[in-house]
Amino acid sequence: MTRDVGEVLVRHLGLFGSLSDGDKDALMSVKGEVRDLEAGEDVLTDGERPTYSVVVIAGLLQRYTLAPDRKRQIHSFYLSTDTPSLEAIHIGVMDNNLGALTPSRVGLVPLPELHRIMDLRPNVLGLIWRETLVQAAILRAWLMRNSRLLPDGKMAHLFCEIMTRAKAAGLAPDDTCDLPVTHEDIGDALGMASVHVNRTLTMLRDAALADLHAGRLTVLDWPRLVEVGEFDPSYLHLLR
Amino acid sequence: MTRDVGEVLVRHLGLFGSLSDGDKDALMSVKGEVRDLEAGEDVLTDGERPTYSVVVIAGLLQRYTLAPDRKRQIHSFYLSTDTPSLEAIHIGVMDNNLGALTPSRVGLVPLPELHRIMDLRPNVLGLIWRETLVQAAILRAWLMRNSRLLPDGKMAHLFCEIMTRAKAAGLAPDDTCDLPVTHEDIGDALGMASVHVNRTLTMLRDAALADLHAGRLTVLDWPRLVEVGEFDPSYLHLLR
DNA sequence: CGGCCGGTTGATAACGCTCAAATGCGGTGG
DNA sequence: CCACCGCATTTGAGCGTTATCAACCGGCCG
Repeated sequence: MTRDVGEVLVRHLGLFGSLSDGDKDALMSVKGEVRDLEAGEDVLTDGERPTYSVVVIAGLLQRYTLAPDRKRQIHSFYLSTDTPSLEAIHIGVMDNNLGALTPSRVGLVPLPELHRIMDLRPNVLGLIWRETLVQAAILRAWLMRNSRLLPDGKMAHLFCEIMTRAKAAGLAPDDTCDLPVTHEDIGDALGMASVHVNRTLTMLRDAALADLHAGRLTVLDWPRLVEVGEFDPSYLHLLR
Repeated sequence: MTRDVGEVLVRHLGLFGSLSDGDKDALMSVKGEVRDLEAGEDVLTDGERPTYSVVVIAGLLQRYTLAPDRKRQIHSFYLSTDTPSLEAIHIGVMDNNLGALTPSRVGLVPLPELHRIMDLRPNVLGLIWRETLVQAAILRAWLMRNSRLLPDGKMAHLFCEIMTRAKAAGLAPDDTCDLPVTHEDIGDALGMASVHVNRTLTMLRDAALADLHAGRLTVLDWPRLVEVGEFDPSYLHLLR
């Protein structure tokens, strides 16, 4: 289990490109405060001026916005070793929120620390930029999914993405991984009512495609799930 | 009317931050080929390795992906002086398409040219980065809109965004601007059937909120349109 | 003048949301 | 150890809305 901020950075950035030993050493030297979050607690909130970036050491984070009527739209889930807000360096004010869905442990990297590495290591700079672009690509996939797919397709696509990312991060050796979310959470990500999340989930379960219960996601039939979700992992730009 | 690649860059980046005279001179020195596109023609396509970035000199561009069943999801519209793909520098392979909706004129900036400026001008580098992040923020707004809003709200929100961006670019001195799109296009952006685009459009027209016909968008009642669309322009991160 | 594309209008059916109520489960306190 | 409480999940019924299908209109261009 990863416990260190630098180690998270090395593992995560390594997913998108290769790091030299020098790059790795530099990243491992990054210092950051470790903080434990309780379920529902935010690290970065709308309107705030961030002074640090966040990396996920353990747990599950969400990025979301709240509409005036308290409706929530989740933009992304972040698993262990994900780096939700590297781009905080270049944005002045947050226009969305980042928080924990379940008790989580995060690392807070001061922005000057990030600047130091990026000035020192052009290759790392490039990878951080690429990581940001991958997040934009994921956003496009979510837009496509929520606008165009039917409920079962939406859910299948989301499960495929999460499982693919979990596997890449080494969190799902065996087609199953932690995903401690409520039906409400899934609904707020996919743009559907929680009741309907339940029914759709039941369908996927009965069809033996995938299952989600007790905070654990299991993919039962990859090929068919991929087909139902029209899932093409290329937008994740993962190496290998 | 803008005719030059460098001038577009100066005008567009200037929307998000301030440029020194040196920055402006450097940007004006950027050389790029000008190309005319016919309606429906693509400049960058899925799977391609881009060698240049695109800026819009005149016309209207769309960024979109095509599902296997030929369903299209439009991710963004780009107006004159927009810079759709500055980030092309750091992405290896396109995972979506960029094309013209109507006859358009674009500038193609070779990536080495962009690198040259970014190495020379740290402030420009920062603005380009910020521009990329603004595009991500817009994507989040589109996700929110298409997932959570009702048809009239979706359309109102889209119109608010386009008008706000057009005004910022100086294209809508007077609550009206060019928007030469079909109902089909709007539908593929908002995730609704073109027939229903028509009905919703009629409602907005009858309610005297906004109108779109003959390729021209007119906002008739800002306050109410903003309210219906739950529009908050802060995600556009515009200066001024 | 004719054809084609985009816009308009109408009718129908299916789908997903809402409301409502019951069941199951985990944690807390007696 | 058991009882209770709150939260999440499950199931049911009804309704509103939007997609689909289809036909017609109107303008632009060849």
